[in-house]
Amino acid sequence: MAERQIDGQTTAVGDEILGDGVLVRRRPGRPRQVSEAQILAAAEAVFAEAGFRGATMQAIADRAGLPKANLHYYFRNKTGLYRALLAGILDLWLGGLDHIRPEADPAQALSAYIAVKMRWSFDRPLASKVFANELIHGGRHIDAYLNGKLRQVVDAKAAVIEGWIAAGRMAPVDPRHLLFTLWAATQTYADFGVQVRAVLAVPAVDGLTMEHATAELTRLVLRGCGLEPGIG
Amino acid sequence: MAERQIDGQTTAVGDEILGDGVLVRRRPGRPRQVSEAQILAAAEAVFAEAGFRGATMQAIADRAGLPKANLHYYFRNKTGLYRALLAGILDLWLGGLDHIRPEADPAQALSAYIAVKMRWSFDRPLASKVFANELIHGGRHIDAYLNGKLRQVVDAKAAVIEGWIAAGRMAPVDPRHLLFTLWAATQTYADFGVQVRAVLAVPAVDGLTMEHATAELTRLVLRGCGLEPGIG
DNA sequence: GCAGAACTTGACCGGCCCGTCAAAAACATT
DNA sequence: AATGTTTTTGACGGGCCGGTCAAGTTCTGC
Repeated sequence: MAERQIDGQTTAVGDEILGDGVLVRRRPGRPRQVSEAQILAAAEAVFAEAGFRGATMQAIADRAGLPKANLHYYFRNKTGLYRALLAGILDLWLGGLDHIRPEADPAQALSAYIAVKMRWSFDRPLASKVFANELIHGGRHIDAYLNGKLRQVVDAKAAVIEGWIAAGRMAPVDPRHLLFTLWAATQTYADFGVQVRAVLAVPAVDGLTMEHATAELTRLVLRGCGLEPGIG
Repeated sequence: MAERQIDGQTTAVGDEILGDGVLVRRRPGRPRQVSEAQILAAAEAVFAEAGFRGATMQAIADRAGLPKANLHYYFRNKTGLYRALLAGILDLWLGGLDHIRPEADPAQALSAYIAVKMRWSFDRPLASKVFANELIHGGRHIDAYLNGKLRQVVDAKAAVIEGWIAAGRMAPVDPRHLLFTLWAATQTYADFGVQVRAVLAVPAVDGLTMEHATAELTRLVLRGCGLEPGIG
């Protein structure tokens, strides 16, 4: 009998509890990985469409093509599944800021960052929506991330931008508010996609439109940072 | 017996049904107005915090200081209450675009619009969140607005901006994408307030911070539109 | 002050949803 | 093949939530 009972959940040998409903099973075998990926993909779609409370385990199970009870084998409960999903999204989200390095060219760095973020909005709109939804409702599940890693990374990148400004390589702007604007302007194409499609009167935003949007935003921001000629 | 039964809902003389759960009672007397305002204010807070499905009629009732059954006297059902709330928010939301007129000065018009939107984010963050939440989850309840009034107004305002550009009064930018950026950048201070507070490491965003944010965004956008000197 | 309308309210119900459980199936190891 | 472990699965229960109802109370016009 190698089973243990932790908080009423049957855990396998080597499993680990990461806290508050996040259960990650170790020693991944083939079926385990398949199921977890299936479940997380389904969860992303359902949480994005319906929000945390609106998402039902049954809907996620149906979408994943699994019986509901199976979800509770891999994830302690709905909160655990949700947090596991969020964790993956947060990793994704911080990526891209690497482009902002002291030795980089400001214009190229900002362009690259905008491009990455726009691509993310285009390729993973559901993930973006899950994250946005979490923030809107208070970010209770990602408090540690917001006041920990995120703040640290932003502090570091803000220092880099301030260095560029001090060196006269770009116009003086508050780096943090610049980032707020970049985040908002790029994510809006994912989170508020319906509004974008309605205004543009298109049934779906295609790749071409996305490139146009990226180019427009890049130009606006670069010029706003004094990195391109004025009226042209 | 002046009562009628419509879809099982007791309606008073002169009441009107606006469609799908939106019930508006006519001939408002004193207590009616008070209760409706109370309920809508409470609903705004609860829907903003918990999302549509996460909000419960009981929570709204508690917050309004009324018994739950009373809510169903003024609003047919949860959807009706939600839609009535949204309707008020949409009116609010389109206001401010009036600043964008052909004869106006582009720099002043854009500045004024940004200021209005920022003030709205600051004064009515809950309303902003309700709207954002609705968009994220597909905007099913405001489809008519998105593909109707919103698109029409944006078309008109886009034409104005294109007029400015044609007259060489500002740099060439796609007016619709400019609006997307403005909307996103201003609303982010309401919708993603937790993230802003975490990054800035402040417990709450005060008026001074808000003015700073407004100034920063205004400068970025004006310069981005070629309406201010480059590096300076 | 009276009659009818408007409003309030506690109690209740059916349905849905999270999470559990125990039995069965699949798998691994020897 | 045998034995112990991991994974799958249908059925179930307890709780919550939206919505109803009917009895009561307050308001309004005369």
